[in-house]
Amino acid sequence: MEKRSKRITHADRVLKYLQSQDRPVSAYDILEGLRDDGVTASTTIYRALEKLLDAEKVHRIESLNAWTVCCGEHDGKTPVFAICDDCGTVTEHVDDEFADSIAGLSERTGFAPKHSVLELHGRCSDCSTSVPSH
Amino acid sequence: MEKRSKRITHADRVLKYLQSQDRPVSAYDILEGLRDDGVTASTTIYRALEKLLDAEKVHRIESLNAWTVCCGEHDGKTPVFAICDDCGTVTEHVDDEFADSIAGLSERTGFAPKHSVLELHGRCSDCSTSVPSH
DNA sequence: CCCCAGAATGTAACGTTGTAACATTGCATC
DNA sequence: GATGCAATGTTACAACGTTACATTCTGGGG
Repeated sequence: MEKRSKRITHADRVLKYLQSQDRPVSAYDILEGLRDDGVTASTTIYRALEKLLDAEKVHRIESLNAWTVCCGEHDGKTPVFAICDDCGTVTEHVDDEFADSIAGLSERTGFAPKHSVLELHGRCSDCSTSVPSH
Repeated sequence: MEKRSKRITHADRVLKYLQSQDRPVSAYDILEGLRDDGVTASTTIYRALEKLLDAEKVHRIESLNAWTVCCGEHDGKTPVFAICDDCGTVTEHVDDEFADSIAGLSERTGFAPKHSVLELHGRCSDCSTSVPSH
């Protein structure tokens, strides 16, 4: 019962577009995808993405300069992304072990983490079981 | 006894410059720093950085678009970077817990990791104990 | 000594990603 | 309908990285 009867914003359109993609896409890809909706400037996309980031509805994949939808809820826990360099798919995990690792390193070093970037590059199980790499 | 009496390359100069900095710097910062050595184009810097990356002498910090020297040896283990958003310093850790976390997630999901990006943003102990943030 | 191959470098242009600054429009509320 | 704020439009620019192609340097082998 939140967000009653607001008009459709570009943030809505960007989110919808991201949901329609099966992998992270660049801001300029989104821009191309929303041309038909009258969006013409990258500024518009970045503004929308910033709002969606604040609302925790999307993530930015730092090592890809790309954006993807959030899998859902992960209260406080840092998501881990497994990025297949073969097929391009990215899966999001909420992983207690990684959370413990962050906490452990923080305790031992006195570093106070606020936001972490955890991105694993490699091959997904589908690609591993099929053709050998290259 | 390796690398006998080769001439000095730009890779050497870039590495030396990175070692002289106390935090990660952008490729274009390096370019500015090497103007006096006759370096004028970003291409040169990126070529040098690629060689240094292959030789595992530098790291790229994905979430900063910046580069830093490697702390030394970490055979196979993925480094973890703790990035202070206040003072800008970055410390590199070779952490068994994180290595286990990666292995654990790999086992559970079938994902085969090859290279991981582990970057923690927050406040270092120095900044935490001094002035409160903002 | 000359020639050759490969590495290193120079140069210019271009592509991608992200931000700044400022004007305008739509909508709710008083 | 005046006012205020969020959303949007527009333009230009800054920052980061790559491509393509020409040139120079250096260490062998004939």
